[in-house]
Amino acid sequence: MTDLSDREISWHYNSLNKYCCRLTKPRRAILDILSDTGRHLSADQIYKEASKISSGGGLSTIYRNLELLVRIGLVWKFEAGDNKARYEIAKRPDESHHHHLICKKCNSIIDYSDSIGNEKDFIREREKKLSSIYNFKIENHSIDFFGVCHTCSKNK
Amino acid sequence: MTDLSDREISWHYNSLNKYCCRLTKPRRAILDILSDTGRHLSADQIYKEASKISSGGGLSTIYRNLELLVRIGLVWKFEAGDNKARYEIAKRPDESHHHHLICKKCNSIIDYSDSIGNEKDFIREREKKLSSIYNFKIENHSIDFFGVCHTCSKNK
DNA sequence: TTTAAAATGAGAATAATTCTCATTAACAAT
DNA sequence: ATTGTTAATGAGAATTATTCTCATTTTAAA
Ligand SMILES: [Mn+2]
Ligand SMILES: [Mn+2]
Ligand SMILES: [Zn+2]
Ligand SMILES: [Zn+2]
Repeated sequence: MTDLSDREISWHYNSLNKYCCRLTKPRRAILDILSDTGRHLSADQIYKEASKISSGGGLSTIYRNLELLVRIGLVWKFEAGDNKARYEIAKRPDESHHHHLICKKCNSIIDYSDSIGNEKDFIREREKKLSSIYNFKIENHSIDFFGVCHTCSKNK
Repeated sequence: MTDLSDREISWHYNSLNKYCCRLTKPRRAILDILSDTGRHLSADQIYKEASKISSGGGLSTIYRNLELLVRIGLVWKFEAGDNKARYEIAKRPDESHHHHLICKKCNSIIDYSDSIGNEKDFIREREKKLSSIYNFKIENHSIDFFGVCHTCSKNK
């Protein structure tokens, strides 16, 4: 059903448990779908995928649970500029983070690791400085580069 | 009416002209409102402001023109995580760019200059590298830090 | 099991944005 | 300045994403 290691799966499932949230079928479905694809899906795309599975959940359940999963950090949400939120499975806190290249033409999204060019260190430093200057408690960040992907730049 | 220098105003107005777009009243209104406030307004907030001015434009005109102004680079659009786009007046290409601290509680937005801690240089370097690795033509970027602002961390 | 609380799901409600099309305004050419 | 062409407007309908409501079902602890 999924090609993730049990360790990876159990982290998500156990986290739910830790927050006293019941491990229901729709919640499993969302986590499994996002884990399997590894991509950035809209609520509607998740709903359509989930509908293929028995007990995938209604659309409102999808939204309700996505909000929960984002709140407790198992799923990341972001907006790519087309007024439609995208969701992707979260990595464990100790794992590498990543940022995005977003194509304005086809809306495709490329992940790139923040370990390239020690971006991670730079950001950590930045957060420390900004926190102190603005007295602002930084919890997370998003870095997106917008432009035109390889494919779109070819076929005019 | 506005406390911007004529030079600043004429850049935006002239740019419209350059793209063969007519300098209509609603377009002036949007540019003036965003220039005057210097803040990050939603389409609806711009509409309400514009409604105070004669010929501020209808809501659909606001949206239509915001899309145009974003496309030709006179206005920047971004989403702060609440499914509602925000717009701010663009700076001239040679002027300093800035990034955001966004409060998850009250949705307030703090601008900070990318000249702090030579963020600008870092990003420029980053863009060059990413462009070549992913064969992706980068046109612009957004960097947002999410967390809790000073005010919100106090009360409650 | 039994039970109480948490979660679901169908659909209505809301909110942001886009679309349609008859009317108006901008501006280049007279 | 007047005119003609065409871009642009604006009122409202339509669409789309998201949230809300509440009767019913499911979870997990006792
Ligand atoms: Mn990603
Ligand atoms: Mn800003
Ligand atoms: Zn593309
Ligand atoms: Zn705040």
